[in-house]
Amino acid sequence: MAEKDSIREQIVQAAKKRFSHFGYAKTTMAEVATDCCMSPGNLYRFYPGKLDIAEAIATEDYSQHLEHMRKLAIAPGKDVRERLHDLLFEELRRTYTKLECHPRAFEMALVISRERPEYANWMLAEERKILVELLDEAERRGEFTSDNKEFTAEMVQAATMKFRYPQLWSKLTLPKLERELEGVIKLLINGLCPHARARRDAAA
Amino acid sequence: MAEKDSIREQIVQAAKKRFSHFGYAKTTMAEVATDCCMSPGNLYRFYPGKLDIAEAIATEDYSQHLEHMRKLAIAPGKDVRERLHDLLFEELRRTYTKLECHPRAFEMALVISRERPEYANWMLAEERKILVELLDEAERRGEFTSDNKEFTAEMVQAATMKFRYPQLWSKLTLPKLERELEGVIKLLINGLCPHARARRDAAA
DNA sequence: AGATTGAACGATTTGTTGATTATTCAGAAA
DNA sequence: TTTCTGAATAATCAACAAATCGTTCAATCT
Repeated sequence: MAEKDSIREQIVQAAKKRFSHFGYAKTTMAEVATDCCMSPGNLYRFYPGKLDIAEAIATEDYSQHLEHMRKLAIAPGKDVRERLHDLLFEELRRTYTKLECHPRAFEMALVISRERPEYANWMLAEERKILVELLDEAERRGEFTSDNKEFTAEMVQAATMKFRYPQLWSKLTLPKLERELEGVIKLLINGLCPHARARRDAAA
Repeated sequence: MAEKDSIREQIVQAAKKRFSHFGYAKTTMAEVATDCCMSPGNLYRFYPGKLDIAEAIATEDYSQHLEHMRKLAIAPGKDVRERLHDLLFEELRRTYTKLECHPRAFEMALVISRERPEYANWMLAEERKILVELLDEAERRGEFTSDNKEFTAEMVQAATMKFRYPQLWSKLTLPKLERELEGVIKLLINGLCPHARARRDAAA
């Protein structure tokens, strides 16, 4: 079984090299197989198909990103709102620069999001776990609270959709996107009418 | 000149019939010209090109929508926050059902947003005018206020991007989209931490 | 003169063919 | 038996030709 896992890893590494050099479409399973000194058919004992190899590569990469995000989420000496800010900005900057400088990564992102829409959902769910942690922390620290944290996290994600795959949705430059994200975060945190809400609370 | 305008309108009507029956791609300029009892070449004295006719159709339609929105925006006997809610929901429902039941409209939306990205910007800008009015009204009524209303309106639009062309961004059903929009609006209005803000204000 | 035409042009699309490629699986090797 | 191979298959893609279509403009009409 450990044997099997190491072969899976070898396949992923070989494919990663090919994909990033020549692109996903221009890489054939036969080539990956040759790189791994095996026949094309044998690849299918380790991965159900070509797309699954691409997914494995994406997952490896995204896991690193998630770890980085988790670090930001527990950064001590920072407001929860600051951490939320850092988290969302990190997400924007990472995907923007990745898709900008690596056309091959862009191609793979397109293919995966087209053929495997569930994958994007998985990513969102993983990130949402971090957001929920953050909301818990905010409650513990008395910064702010919400009745349904899972739902609130979902809404934060919905409101920041535009910044998740920036170049798929708009043609804004990174600075403009950052300016907008800054504004949206401020709005999300403070709301349009904190005064009215405060008054209502005071009246109650 | 009135003559010229009536011919322009005739062209738009003829094209609208063709586009909605057979689709934008499957309609030829020659057909539209024949419907208007003129030669293909003559069309170009009235519109610069095929896409511009499609734009004219879209604009006619969108103007109606804008008027409806303006009515909602000045609905008396309603909170500004209620009106904002109605506005954003109207936007979601209209585009969702339109794109859902009219594949031809979907096709045209795709073509225009691909070939004329500025057009989407124009629509956003028109709608933003209404939002700014609304924010002004909120200030007058003392419901809530913001220092830069144009910017705030932009941020509200950025945060509700996902609900503007629903089926382009996700495959969620209308009920799920409505549930999410409800949540996002609530978040936008109240913010994550109105309490903290209120406390800060009180302390100042 | 200005308005209109329709043939001509280049770009795009369509249809067709042949080659490539992902995937499978019967059988060979271990 | 279990692991692997590589030829067979069906689906997709690339390339080229033909046709179509948006657009232009010199010529024609009013």
